[in-house]
Amino acid sequence: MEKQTVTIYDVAREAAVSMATVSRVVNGNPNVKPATRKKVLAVIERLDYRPNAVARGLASKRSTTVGVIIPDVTNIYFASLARGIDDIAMMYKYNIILTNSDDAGEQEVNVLNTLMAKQVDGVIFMGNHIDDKLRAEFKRAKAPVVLAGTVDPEGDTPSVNIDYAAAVEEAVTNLIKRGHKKIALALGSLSQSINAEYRLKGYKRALNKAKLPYDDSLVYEAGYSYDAGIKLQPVIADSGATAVFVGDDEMAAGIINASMESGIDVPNDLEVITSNNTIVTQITRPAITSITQPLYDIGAVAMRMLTKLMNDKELDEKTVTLPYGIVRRASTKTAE
Amino acid sequence: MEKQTVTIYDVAREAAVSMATVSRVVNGNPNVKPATRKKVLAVIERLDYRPNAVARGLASKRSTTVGVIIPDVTNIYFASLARGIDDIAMMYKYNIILTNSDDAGEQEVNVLNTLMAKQVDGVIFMGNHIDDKLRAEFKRAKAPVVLAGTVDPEGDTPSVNIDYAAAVEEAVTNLIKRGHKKIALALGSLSQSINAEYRLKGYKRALNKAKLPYDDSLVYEAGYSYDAGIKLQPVIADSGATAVFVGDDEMAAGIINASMESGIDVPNDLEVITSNNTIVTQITRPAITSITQPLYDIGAVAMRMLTKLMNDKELDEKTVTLPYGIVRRASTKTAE
DNA sequence: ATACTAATTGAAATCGCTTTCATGAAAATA
DNA sequence: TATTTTCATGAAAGCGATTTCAATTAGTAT
Repeated sequence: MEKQTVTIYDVAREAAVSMATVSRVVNGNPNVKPATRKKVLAVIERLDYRPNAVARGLASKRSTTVGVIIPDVTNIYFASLARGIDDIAMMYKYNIILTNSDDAGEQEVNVLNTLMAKQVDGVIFMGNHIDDKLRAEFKRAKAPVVLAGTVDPEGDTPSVNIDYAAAVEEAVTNLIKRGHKKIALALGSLSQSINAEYRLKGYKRALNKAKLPYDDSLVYEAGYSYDAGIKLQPVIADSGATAVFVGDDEMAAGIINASMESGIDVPNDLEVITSNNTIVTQITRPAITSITQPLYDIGAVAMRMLTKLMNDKELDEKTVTLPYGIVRRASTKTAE
Repeated sequence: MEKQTVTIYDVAREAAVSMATVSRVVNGNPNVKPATRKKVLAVIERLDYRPNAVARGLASKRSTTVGVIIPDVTNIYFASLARGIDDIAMMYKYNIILTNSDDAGEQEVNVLNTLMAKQVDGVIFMGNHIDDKLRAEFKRAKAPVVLAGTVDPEGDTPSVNIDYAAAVEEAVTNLIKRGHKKIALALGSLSQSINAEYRLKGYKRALNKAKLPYDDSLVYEAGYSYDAGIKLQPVIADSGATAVFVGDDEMAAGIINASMESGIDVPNDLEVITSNNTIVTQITRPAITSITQPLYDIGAVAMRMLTKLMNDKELDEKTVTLPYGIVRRASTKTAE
């Protein structure tokens, strides 16, 4: 015995009005006499009628659903953005179709296409790199796309980020001011533009301004993980670096733990600054000085922009840059 | 200039066949002459036709979308389950509508209803507590529901979990064997059945078997957070407990850091065991002994069950219990 | 009362696809 | 060759809403 669904037609019949009228009251259309509205609402209540969103989507060509492409939900950085996205989406009565892409180009194109097939009204994309293929798909898509926490140097896709280059520059400059000459930079893959185009540039700018030489043997491409940090630590130690800027908190935790355990004191022998201010930065000992990013807000603002685009409104600015900060913890020494 | 969408009708016309035939080739129906199939596929390719999933959903009454209700994506425990869910869903060509519920009963009912309105083919629910209202909605729903990492003592809703009671019992028994007489239990709210019905029971069973008295002043209801752990630590210290079982890794990290900083050595003065084996357990110093749960698999198995239910198949077992383990780290002493 | 405008309603087309059923063609059996 | 079966295909009826447009009713101003 399949559960019977009640349709708009049933309501219309019971209320002795047309489907059109029922549709109007359901959608809050003001052109309905109060008495009629009341009558219809009563029937809706009685029959426990719930509009079928799929039918509605087909007829109205709006699904009130947005697609969200995320590298990996278990990555706290992206998950935080996703939370901001969902909250705002909910506020605007949208739902989120969330798909993991594993940062794999092909997969990203695939999921984008299935999202479009599902007639999402818009897409929020998070990822570490955007190649031409993907950029082309964004253009081709009939629904608007907004990047959250994701840079595209070619950038005509709207996006929300912090100024990664400036943040790194400031962090590294702080280190330089404390007398460090050899500062390591531990990042993920340099094929990702956030690293190659922004963080590395910020690092170089800081060195330049201080007239310090750039030495690419101090720049490490590792994975973004705790274990990668542990593996990287001896390499950093051998390099003679006395400070390191790290692109990922767990990696930084790995570097710190491995350092402390091999007798290298943080911050006295090695100062460490990391990037995302996740809970990890508070848990390690010493706790880690970090760039702070308004993660939730990045997602929230991206979703707000998307709602504008979905309603064919103009964006005030296509590329929004939110403010970052730096929170000082025990992995760095206090300024002298 | 709105981008023009090409429909099944366009393909039919161009290929000089009927919509029905196009539909058949798109859906891999074998009743199509190979020559015809080829011709249609060529047109599909040429026109870059993409079936509209909404229309398809309306006609077929299957949306190939499942709803996922999660307390908070930024909670690594639930996010891990979600990852397992999404991977299996993708494998079966389903998409995931993900919504945060904040564990709030009213919100949970709401999102469940909007999910049903969107005609999801099934729902996976994660949460800390299931009340009568919610249970009633599950029954009422015409799509099947499966619980992942979520217990329902009343339980006729299919679910996937580990045996929380047994896990806690084993962990606490280990502590008892090492001579502890006063063992604290730090949990989240006791109004959540996973705590009240399972963890607490496992704790009591362990005490009982060892003929140790149960002292409810050793049972703490705190929040699940790092800060809650920090706040709770002095209370535990005052209680005279020499060991503690903790229900959340971040809370455990808080307890450990606060202890170490107030001169209470872990594990010599206080042994700590926690519940979820997240990355946090490796990062703290000492690292934390933990129950291990196959988080990804809990999600994956739940999704597999759901696919069966969505295809009207029978479940081999309604209540699946996956194996847990205990990984020993430095926050506990080695057995004597 | 009469004419005219505004407010309410309903009929019917549409959205893009799936699916049943009928039909003609081709293959198999007698 | 005649008769069944089996295959391929198309026509058309939905699926459950929205939305346009015309019709009806009510309200207001002469």
